[in-house]
Amino acid sequence: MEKKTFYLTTPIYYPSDKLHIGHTYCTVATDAIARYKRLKGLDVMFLTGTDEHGQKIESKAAEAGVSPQEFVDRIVDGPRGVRDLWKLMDISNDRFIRTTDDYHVESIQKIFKKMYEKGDIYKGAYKGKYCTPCESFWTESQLKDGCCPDCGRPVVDAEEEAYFFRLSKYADRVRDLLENTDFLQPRSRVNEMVKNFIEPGLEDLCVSRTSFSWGVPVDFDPGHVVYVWVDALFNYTTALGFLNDRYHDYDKYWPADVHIVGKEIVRFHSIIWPAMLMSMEMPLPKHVFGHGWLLLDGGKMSKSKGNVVDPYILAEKFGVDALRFFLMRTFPFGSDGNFSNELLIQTINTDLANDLGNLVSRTTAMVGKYFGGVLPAGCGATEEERQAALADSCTASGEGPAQFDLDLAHQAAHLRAAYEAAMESFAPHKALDEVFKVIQRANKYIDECAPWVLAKDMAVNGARLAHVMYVLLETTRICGILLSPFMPSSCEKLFAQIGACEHCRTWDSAAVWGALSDTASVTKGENLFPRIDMDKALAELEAAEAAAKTADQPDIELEPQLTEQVDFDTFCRSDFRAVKVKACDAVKKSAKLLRFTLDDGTGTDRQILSGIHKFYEPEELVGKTLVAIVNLPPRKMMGLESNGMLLSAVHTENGEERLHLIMVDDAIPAGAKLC
RNA sequence: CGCGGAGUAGAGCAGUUGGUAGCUCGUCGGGCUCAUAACCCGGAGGUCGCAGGUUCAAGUCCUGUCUCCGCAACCA
Repeated sequence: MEKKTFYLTTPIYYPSDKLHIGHTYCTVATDAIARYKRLKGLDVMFLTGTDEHGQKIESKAAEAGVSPQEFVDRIVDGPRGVRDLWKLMDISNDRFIRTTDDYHVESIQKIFKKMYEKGDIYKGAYKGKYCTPCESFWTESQLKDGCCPDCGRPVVDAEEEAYFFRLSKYADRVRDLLENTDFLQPRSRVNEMVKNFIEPGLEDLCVSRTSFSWGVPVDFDPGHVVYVWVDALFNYTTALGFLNDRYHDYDKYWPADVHIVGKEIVRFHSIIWPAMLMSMEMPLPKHVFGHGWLLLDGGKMSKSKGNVVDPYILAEKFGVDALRFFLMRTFPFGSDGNFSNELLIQTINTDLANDLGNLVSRTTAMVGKYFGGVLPAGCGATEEERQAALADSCTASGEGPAQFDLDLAHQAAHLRAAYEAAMESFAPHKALDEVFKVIQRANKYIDECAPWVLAKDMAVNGARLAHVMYVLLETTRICGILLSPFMPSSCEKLFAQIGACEHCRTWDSAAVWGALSDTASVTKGENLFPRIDMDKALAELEAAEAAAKTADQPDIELEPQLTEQVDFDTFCRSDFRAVKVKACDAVKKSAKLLRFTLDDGTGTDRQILSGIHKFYEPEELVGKTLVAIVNLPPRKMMGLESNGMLLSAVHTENGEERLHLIMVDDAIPAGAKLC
């Protein structure tokens, strides 16, 4: 009989920079689910990979002075690159796709052509704001203060020839999919998608670019490359051999059972992706799950804030399994969570060291101490316990030592069901919570049974003591099985210590009370999870992070100089003046904007808005003499008019953006022309 | 009125379909000594942002309001 299949994916990550803890979170979660499904006996296909095309990589490579291919090769295959990270984190992906792989490119071209021939992709004109020096198109909302977000210069209206996908054609079907099925999870994301994107009306999507070349070329129209999301989303099918000869299991695994994605790309996976599959007349994936973000200090992790967390440092310091466990245990999978080193250490100490590690340690130590590592035959599960394990509710009542046994046996044997329910609804944090309830129960059981008291008179209590030990080992075994998708190598060690053989590490055996041999050989091995000294570890982490930060980031980064020349006349038409700050205040409801009231020498106040609140407090600028260009066309921001622009010097320092307003000698009168 | 999320013990968080407010850390007291100074028991500490409403019953549903955060074409 064919095994049931399960196909799941992570997003393919964009290797424009090193991956951080957020990517790790997503991949570890997917890995845990994949391992869980394998444990249950399914034929699992687990795919991850990298999305390597696009303008950003093209320009990053240019900055680094290498070809785009060399650039991505280094981040993906290089030391401490993407593959290394997944290897370190014990990720069990069956396949790894790079969108620059030949077979993928070939498939994408066929897919694009097919949709074109069907009429779902058509040629039209893309209208937008164009920055001539940067050769890039921007939308209204991308503009920074009305100018190019990259270089800060003004943009012009322009249009270019481009291909469009008839997204609008599929709007109704997509809406139905979102609202009336459990396709998108968690459910709260549905409203977000419908309200934000479907209700305002789905416009056709521009799916080709001519402004850069690092992408899959449209083979029937030179100069166009395929829009990265078309390129990227179909990876889930090309990696199975869809329209290529590299692999041959598309029929076996498609449609995917679930795409695990971050909440910021839910939109692409829940609207654009199904629409394109509808166009291709392919089956839709069964689920898309949008997980939350790891936040730092309540805010988003980002390069510019300089607060990204490096998974390498954490895994090396605390252990891969401890990190994997922490990520899955601490944060509700569907919503955001606040990451901190303190929380990480605390979780490791409480759950892994004090509860689980210590339980294994005290149990194996006692079996060693009282029985030389092997329990006497016949101390195994009792008939009463086996029945309690099968019963719906715990029948244990009244007093007496046997009640403790029955209670724990019942809980341990029923753990699998609760765990399974949580895992099936993509709630690994709940699954782990269930496991730890039982671990805590087991620690309490030791106190209840007080084995050290029994050990005082082995002649009388030897049999009872042996059985107590067996109950503990058996509970540990069951917990170990269910924890193994999260902490594969630690659970191996755990099984070795309690003497669990192959057939009592299976999914089936996790619901059976009494699977472990009563004469299994038990050894107290190394501590599974050593306790961590919080203060010491925090200090070391800080040092390691600081070292890593300065090692791979140049102290000072500067914008490359422009090679394009500007003629003298053009330069002269820009009117730069010295201006004095009469008043300055923060614009309400804006994080960035400051409003300046300036004396420009004309006698009338000039108002200029500038997005520099991050760098200056308004009161410190009053009275300063600054430089402004005064003949820019007026522009409204947040409802206020800005007449001109203040000049600043910008650079990047240790990965952080720095800005200094140009302040000149206060002896210069307001309105003095600069030339 | 762009969209969405969040406001629950000192801190950090859980709380499915409405039915006596939980967890971790911290704190106070007790127990135990098998164990990784770990484990077990108990106490103190919350008008569940605010104001209304529905209900026998609301943290949980509805309305209004305040504050914080994220998103608004590509950072999981």
